[in-house]
Amino acid sequence: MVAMTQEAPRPHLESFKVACSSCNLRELCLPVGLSNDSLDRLDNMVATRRNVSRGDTLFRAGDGFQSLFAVRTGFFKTSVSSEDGRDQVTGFQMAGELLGLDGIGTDSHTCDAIALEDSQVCVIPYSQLEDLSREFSELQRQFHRIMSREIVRDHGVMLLLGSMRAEERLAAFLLNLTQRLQARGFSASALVLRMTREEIGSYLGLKLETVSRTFSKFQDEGILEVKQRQIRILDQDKLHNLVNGATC
Amino acid sequence: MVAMTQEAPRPHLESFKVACSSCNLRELCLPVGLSNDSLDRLDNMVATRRNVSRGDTLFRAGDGFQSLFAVRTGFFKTSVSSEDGRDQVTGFQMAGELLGLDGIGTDSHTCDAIALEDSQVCVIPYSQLEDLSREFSELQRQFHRIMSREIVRDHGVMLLLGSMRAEERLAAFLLNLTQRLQARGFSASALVLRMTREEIGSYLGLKLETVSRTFSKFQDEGILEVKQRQIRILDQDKLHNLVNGATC
DNA sequence: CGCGAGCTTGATGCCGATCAATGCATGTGG
DNA sequence: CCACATGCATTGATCGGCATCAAGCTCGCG
Repeated sequence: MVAMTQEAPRPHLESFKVACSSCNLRELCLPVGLSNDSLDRLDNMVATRRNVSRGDTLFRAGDGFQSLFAVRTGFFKTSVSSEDGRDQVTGFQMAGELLGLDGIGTDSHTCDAIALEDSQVCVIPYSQLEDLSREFSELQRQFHRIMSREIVRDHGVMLLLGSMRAEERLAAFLLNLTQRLQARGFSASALVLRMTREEIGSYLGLKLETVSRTFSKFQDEGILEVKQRQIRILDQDKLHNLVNGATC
Repeated sequence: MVAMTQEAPRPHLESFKVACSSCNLRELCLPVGLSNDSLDRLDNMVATRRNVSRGDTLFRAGDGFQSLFAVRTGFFKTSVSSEDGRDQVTGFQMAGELLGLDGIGTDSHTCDAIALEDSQVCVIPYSQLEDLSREFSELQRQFHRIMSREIVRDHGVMLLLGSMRAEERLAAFLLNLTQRLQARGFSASALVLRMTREEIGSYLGLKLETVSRTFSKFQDEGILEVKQRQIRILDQDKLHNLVNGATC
């Protein structure tokens, strides 16, 4: 796949149906490693898609849980909030990533999922997924992997929030984003942020002003070129050094 | 079950075998909600136990993943570390809680699990758990619930690390601990910490001095009685107010 | 008894929060 | 098409919470 910069959001029609087996995300999404047989069954299960406009919520904390959602196109954030109103962005999800795993434990969602651009998700009815993954061990295994990796990802965020300084947090965030974009065929050095400074700050445990200042600092140091939400990475090594050899 | 304060750690013999079906943790652990039939099969699967002395590691980041572990007695911490040596405690696990879920995603563990007191764990061979949970949907469901709840718990920690101040973090930590101890029949107001100030600090994203100062502050304010690791909660309401109505 | 790990407490400094003003891009209605 | 509103981003000045550095203290244990 040729590297390209991110496209502008496009509206998607419900009727424009794409089977998992022919979806260009099948190597990133739930179908990874499935045989043709189980892939066919998955195709039948994932029968409906849902369009979510920019700013709309896919689900909200407290909503009943029935389905998982796989991002087909677009971009989401998830956030939890405390009783006194503070909220924390817990993740950003792009094409091929799963939303809704939080709902399994209590049969109701515990976070909000909001589209940051016009998006389309595949609806995966959870009870059917349970049934199917009892039948196909590959599917079971892949599903467990996805949940486990989500736990590992969360641990990484905890490390970031618990022990990194502002510059390191932002560097780690940018590297993580570009890595995931690259896996989807986008450029490793140019990206368009789909979220505000405030949302980045919430995710990283920083205030929006600090995020903005840190972007400016990175620009002054020749690490980035920052034009609003257009980011170009000029010196990836320096970014890496910030995250790791942070003692220097 | 009568409320009691926590007992001192005791050594456990490998041979002292307890079946899941007659384990006093079955209402907190993997067997929750299982029928007799599947419970019997689980008993066969969880054939071995393992003693882990205080300070020893149950598994380490990078170790190959084969089994999950259920804490039978004792107390553990898990921690991840970044390449430059900083590490972050990601959780504390007590009786009935599962360890090792992080290993499923990549077939190797991504964190260290260390016993904070002499402990015993039940070894749950993962491939057998997969097989069995394809057979028994209740087991499958319970396992998925446990993973999902771990994700939700992690989100809660992210909220704590991202947006709470030191006092709120420590209050939330204490309330969470007592709640879990209470579910195991211990007192809701008296507890013995099994971890150092430094480990608490690592978990909460604070330095040990800050943890210590905050304990002292709570004591001055009549919220706690603190004698080294012996904690008595004198005013639970004030603790709750710290976590929630944090604006005051 | 004396050692050492862990805990407490104090003095000081820094990073990021807060408050505030301005700039910039997009969109809308007159 | 301009004037204005609005949402988001940038930048500066100041403040405060927690980290850092440093010194004793406590308690369990060889």
